[in-house]
Amino acid sequence: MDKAKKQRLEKRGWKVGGVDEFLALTPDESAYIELKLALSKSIRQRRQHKNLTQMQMARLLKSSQSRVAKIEAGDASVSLDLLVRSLIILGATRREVAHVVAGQAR
Amino acid sequence: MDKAKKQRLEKRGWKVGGVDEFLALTPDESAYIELKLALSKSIRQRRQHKNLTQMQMARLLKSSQSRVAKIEAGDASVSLDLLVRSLIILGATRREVAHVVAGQAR
DNA sequence: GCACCATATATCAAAAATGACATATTGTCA
DNA sequence: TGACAATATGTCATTTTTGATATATGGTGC
Repeated sequence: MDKAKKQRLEKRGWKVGGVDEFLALTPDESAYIELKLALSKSIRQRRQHKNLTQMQMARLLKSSQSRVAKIEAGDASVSLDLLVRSLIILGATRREVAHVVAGQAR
Repeated sequence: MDKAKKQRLEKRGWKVGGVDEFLALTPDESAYIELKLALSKSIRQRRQHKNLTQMQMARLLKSSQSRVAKIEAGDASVSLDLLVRSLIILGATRREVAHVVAGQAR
């Protein structure tokens, strides 16, 4: 992982580096975070494609605009649960969610 | 949803039926729960295939045997986060996780 | 029967995630 | 410029999820 990427992650609240401060994420941690970021990106795309504001999407999700903003910003405080529920609420089928999870998705 | 299935879900702690007691889950809720159950099932398979006890898997996950049991029992108190992290820790790639998410998986 | 091990279930204090809210920033149109 | 809508960021009390622990249940070999 390069330095710029590390800083981008830390900006979003991710703790990058485990026991040893210099060491990066384990492959498992890394896969997990990248999965979340992929979902996050896909959510913004879907929302915009449906011409919804964050406010409108928040109502569908029974959440708040600020949380939707955090979802789309890839904030570390957002759970996989909320990410996946967001996609589903935006109309994604399990198949489509899977496509995003697989990673070659767009 | 038939009655037996409803009871099985409620046993696991799922709140089945929303505003109206007779009404079942919305399609979104249903998709979300079925996704979790699919992951749960896949986790048990993977763990057994690797000949790990729940205890051993708990150590990999930095969790406890009881939580692993709940993961595999499809308990409602288990998050999607933990389910996906479990699969990853058992060696699943994002592609493989996606296959489970897609639903025609095995 | 009784050890032994794996798994299941219950409970709970601590940690993480949540929605709500306030406020700041950004973009756009006149 | 200024008004406005959308989005971003920060904080926080409440809710949910967590690992840990204890204990119960189930299976297997003796």
